[in-house]
Amino acid sequence: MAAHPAAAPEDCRSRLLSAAHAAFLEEGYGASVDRIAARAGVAKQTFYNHFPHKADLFGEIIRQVTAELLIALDDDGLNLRECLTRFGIVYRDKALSAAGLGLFRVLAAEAARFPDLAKTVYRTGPARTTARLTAVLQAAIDRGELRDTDADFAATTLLSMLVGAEHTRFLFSGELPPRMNSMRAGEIVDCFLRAFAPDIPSPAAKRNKS
Amino acid sequence: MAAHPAAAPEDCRSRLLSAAHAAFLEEGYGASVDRIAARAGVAKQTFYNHFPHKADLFGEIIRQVTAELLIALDDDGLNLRECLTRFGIVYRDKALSAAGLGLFRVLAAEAARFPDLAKTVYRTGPARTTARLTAVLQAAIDRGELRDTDADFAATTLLSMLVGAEHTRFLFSGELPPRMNSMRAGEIVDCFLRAFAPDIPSPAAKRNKS
DNA sequence: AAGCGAGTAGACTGCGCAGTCCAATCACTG
DNA sequence: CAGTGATTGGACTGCGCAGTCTACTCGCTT
Repeated sequence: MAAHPAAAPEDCRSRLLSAAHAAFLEEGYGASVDRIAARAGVAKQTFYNHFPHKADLFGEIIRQVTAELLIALDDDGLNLRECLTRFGIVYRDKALSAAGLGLFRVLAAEAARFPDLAKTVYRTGPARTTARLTAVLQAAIDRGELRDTDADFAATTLLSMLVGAEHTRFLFSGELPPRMNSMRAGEIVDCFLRAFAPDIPSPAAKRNKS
Repeated sequence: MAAHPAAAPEDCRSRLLSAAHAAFLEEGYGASVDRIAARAGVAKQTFYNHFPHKADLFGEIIRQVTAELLIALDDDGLNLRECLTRFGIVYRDKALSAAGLGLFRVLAAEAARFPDLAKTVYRTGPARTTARLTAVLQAAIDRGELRDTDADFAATTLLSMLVGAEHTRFLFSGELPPRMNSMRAGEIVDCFLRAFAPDIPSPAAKRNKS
């Protein structure tokens, strides 16, 4: 007596991946192979037919989630405020989503166990975003739309403003993020533009009511 | 053959506390009782003479670290920039210290296992700091030193600016924070003050492209 | 029909951990 | 000096987990 319906021939792997995706983001690396296999509706041995070690699957999932969370920053025609606001909305949506918070949580917890993975994620995620944003801001500085400061500092500051404290709050308090993200992102970008407005000319560079 | 020198009579408890302090911040809740006891130079049973369960000691340590990281925000005579800069320097020092990062890491990882503890820490830590800062900023708004916006939003924004992205970076990249904290805090406070400066006086029109 | 690749249930090993138990040993106090 | 309480090393139980192994069963190809 063994082998019931022999569930699925080839999508076993994809079912394992999506089960592991959910399990790791919810439980962290502590999600056991037994639970992941059960969640995928698959035998434990099937797991080991596809992945030599649990850590391999973990790395694959983390890298996948990181890629899913990457965001484009289009610098086309739009003016700076429009461009940054668009970016800010998406950035907040992703960073404060269940996946974003889960990834952050898991990675913060396991950075000691998987230092290389953590570094890789940082470089292909936040670091890349910062670099892209820095380029956009440097261009704005060159056009005179922003004051002449360190563009990297400005980028870091904007990214911090966009999610910083709320990130912490959702991480610890268990609440789930509301959907007023877009409004909030607009307010934040306005603050940012005031903070980095060029101050050379007259006391200008203010954004007047609609 | 048992019982070598019977190390210490009463400071066993304090040695356990400090060993656990270090172990939990380094390894998270996964730090085993055996390792903590060894680190304290104490027998495992001694641990259980002082604490009924591992989770009890964990909670005690976490609350203690949280208290250590709390910072005062003095609103005395100083002008606003001075006041915020002082605060910012200390805030960055603590939040980006080994203890601050460790606490954050551990709590993010274990928030699911200890939801009440996480909430408590959030309320007695970040939430309290935010509230205090909100009061200070509200006073400044009332004095006309800041524009008339939601003081809570302003407080959240400043706290985000002070540590947000760097927090993430140190958490993932393994680097340790440099000591240029004071300078950085000053720059950030200046940005904040520009972002929230009152805009009533100067009539200057729109943003000009130079 | 035979064979093969992949899947399945479940038992099994080895390990680390929380928490318990115990017999021996100190230090201190009456 | 006897007694008490805290401490100590070490053995021990029970549990959950990673990873292995076996015996069995499909579905497909030749």
